[in-house]
Amino acid sequence: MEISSKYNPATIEEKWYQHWLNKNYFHSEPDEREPYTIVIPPPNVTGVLHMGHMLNNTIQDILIRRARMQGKNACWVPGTDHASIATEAKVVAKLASEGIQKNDLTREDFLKHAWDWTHKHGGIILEQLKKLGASCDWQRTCFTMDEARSKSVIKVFCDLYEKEKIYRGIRMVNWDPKALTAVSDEEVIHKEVNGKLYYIKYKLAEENGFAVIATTRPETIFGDVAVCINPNDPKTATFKGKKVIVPFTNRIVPIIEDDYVDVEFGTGFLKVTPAHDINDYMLGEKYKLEVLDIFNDNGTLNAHGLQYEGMDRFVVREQIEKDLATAGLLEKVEPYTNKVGFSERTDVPIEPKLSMQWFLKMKDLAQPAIDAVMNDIIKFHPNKFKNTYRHWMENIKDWNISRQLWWGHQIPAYYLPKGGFVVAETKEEAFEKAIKTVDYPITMDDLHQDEDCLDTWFSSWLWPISVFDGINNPDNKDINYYYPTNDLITAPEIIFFWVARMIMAGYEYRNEHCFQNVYFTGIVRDKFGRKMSKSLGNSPDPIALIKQYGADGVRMGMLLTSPAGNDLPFDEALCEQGRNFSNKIWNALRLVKIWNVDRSVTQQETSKKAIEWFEARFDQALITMNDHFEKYRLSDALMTVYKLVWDDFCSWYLEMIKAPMGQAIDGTTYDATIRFFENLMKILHPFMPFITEEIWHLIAERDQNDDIIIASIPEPKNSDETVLSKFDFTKEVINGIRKVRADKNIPFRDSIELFVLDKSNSIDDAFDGVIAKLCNVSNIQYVEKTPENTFGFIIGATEYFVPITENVDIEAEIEKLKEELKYTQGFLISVDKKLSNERFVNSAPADVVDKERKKKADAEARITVIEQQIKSLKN
RNA sequence: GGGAGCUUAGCUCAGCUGGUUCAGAGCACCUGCCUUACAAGCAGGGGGUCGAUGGUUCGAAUCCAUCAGUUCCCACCA
Repeated sequence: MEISSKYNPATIEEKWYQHWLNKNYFHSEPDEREPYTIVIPPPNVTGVLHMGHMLNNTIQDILIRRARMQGKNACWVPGTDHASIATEAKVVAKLASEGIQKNDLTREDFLKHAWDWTHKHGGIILEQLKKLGASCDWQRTCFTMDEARSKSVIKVFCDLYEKEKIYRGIRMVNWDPKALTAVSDEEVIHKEVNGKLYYIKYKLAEENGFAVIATTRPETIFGDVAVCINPNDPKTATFKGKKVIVPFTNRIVPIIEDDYVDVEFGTGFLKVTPAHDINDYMLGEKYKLEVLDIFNDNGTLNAHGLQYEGMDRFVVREQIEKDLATAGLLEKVEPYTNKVGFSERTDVPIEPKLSMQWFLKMKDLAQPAIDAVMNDIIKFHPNKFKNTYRHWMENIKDWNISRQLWWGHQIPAYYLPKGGFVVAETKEEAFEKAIKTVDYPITMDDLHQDEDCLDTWFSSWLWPISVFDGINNPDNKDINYYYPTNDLITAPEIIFFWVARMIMAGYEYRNEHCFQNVYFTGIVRDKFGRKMSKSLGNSPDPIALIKQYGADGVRMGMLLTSPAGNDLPFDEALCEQGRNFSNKIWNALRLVKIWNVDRSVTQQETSKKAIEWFEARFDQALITMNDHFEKYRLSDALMTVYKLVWDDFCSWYLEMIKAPMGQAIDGTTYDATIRFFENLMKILHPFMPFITEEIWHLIAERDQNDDIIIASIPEPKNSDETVLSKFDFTKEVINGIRKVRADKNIPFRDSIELFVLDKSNSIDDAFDGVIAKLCNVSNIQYVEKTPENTFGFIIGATEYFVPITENVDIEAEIEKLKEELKYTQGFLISVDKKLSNERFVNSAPADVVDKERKKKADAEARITVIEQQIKSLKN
């Protein structure tokens, strides 16, 4: 069969993915094997694949495939997230582009549009994951708003309400005036903005004079209900007990005293606006002040804003500056930088706003979740995130779980006609409860369900349980088998949104950890270190990359520079390296395929040695790789295999056993080579699934069900240290000869002789055949003294000589040797110094001292050899 | 304002509880090669006073302190 000289991924990838699907290899059912479970971080249902997904899912696939090959029952559950606020925003925008306002629609109509949108765009991202090679159990695909998941969410809400962990109340919340909903504290991003600090004069009510307050938000003066001073501030002491007039409103408000006011800041006067600032709100509570809400939900001023009614808060800010100045009430304006909260979703400044919301009490939920992570029942990789986690968990605040949105799980609270409400999983149950609560006649239609829906994370926090239906059906076969899951692969930015809350839900609903390891990936950046973003246009399309470099190439590119928790500076050159590697493997296959195998040929001694060595080397690398996996150092694990394949297998092993031109290879060597090749493909398969499967099938005849995806990954044996160190020495000799060839311009095709001067008789000639073959040496001779007309080098304490035709520059050689001698002598002195230091000999561990003694002996031997060579050159 | 991390070759990073087998890897770079698997390749090679200073120690990239630079997280100072 003719094999092309370049590896062509496209058709091969398509073919094998389909094959794996046909064979149902990705599907898992509980059985007697050990389970290995990962639940996917569900991407937004209408999203498309970006580089972050690419990295994240590559890692998950590697872990899943490896577990599968280790004989575990591997189950990777895929799914998507309804992404309440993001999806609703998209639908609203789409409707707006068609001239439809959300407010003009009923809830039902809007949801119909949203579902249409979801069906149209949903699931694209899962199809894209298939291109990457993701071996998800597609039969288990879940959606956070499908029937079972929705039911789970509602059930949990009711349960937590019954447990009195969920409550409803008016609180100061983070209001997003664009999305028109409250958001949680975690959805607020604080950014530094360059603003102004306005010094505004408030006239005293009963006498002449002013109190000058400093504020960054002059538009909120309409909500002022007091001015506050610090009782210990001499600057403002004369104002105690007085009253001031709020500009424009003519409202008279008191000057109150509280040591909350920082005497160092501004003028010492603080305007108190309980409706629009969390601190002011607390002052308001303390002093029983009125709350004047001056904003509409969309951030414009309401009737309290008088002539500014209907204007946007930022427009008012500019206008009022002018108007205050005109009225002579603006003392000065200073540039000022402060931190302002922005909505994560819409990127508009958050408006602190009092409103009625639902909250979940977190303190009790947090405790077992803190313990689990601090005691390493759940391990974080890298573990530096433990600190971050603990800090947040120990200061956890109640979670605002209600959103003023329609796309999501509607809160199962039903309001009664004359006030009050009941919470129940269905309207029917709610009605049952209602008739028991009220003493007046009601019908089902009198119940009015809460309009709000739940925070998206209120469904995702149940994900590891709900995908196995463990909420609705807590004792089912799946949940009992797959839970707790093994590894979670996610980004650090959602450690609080998601990871922490899943851990809490896990303890609340299963009384157990929800996963054992959390692998935090880094952020994928471009090669200049910038975050990838649509606006910068620096985010490559993963699917296009796959087309260009092959899925295996891209997977490898993603993994090459990404230790856990580190940002990944992505460069297409990495994919290129991945593609080159694919090609290298491909060509190794081509070599093996063109061999003629003749089972009557006797095995060469060099081949025998090569096999012995590679066996040891393979096990050594495998041990290293497994160690990396245990520590979740996947890039290092990949690099270990990469070097094993490229350097050890291709550059050394294959070169050693390669039959000379036109000759056949013996059966023993051939079989061993195929076995090695197979083992290499097995350990590489989790990283590069497609090419390894293809080669698996090209390299040998296979039975119907003999696919690499389900092959057993090799277990390391103890690798033979002796053969490894002998071979390392051999490599040095070969290197030495190659260097001489390069320096002296002796082409490889011209065979050479090699003389060995080994005074100590310490070297092993077992690998001489290898040296001869790889360096095109016709004859290796052991000699007693330096041969004539040769050029030499020293490895250890053995001298090697290659005959050369050109004259040796003896002076230059002597110079080089002298340099070498000087270095070695210096080294010997430092070792001697150590060994003659009694404190070293006494306090250092015995093996360290022994090592030093060995170094001393080696250095001395080497010095002798160098000196002799200098002497002989001089003669 | 509080906390955490990072600073080792041009780039990205390894170097665990101190001991020239720790000064490394991959890529990039330079030189020579189209050697019959592979130029998406082969062979060879040059790069770092391990951020700075001080300390502990027989010995420090490795421990401690201070400083500088940098990144991230948390936070209601108008």
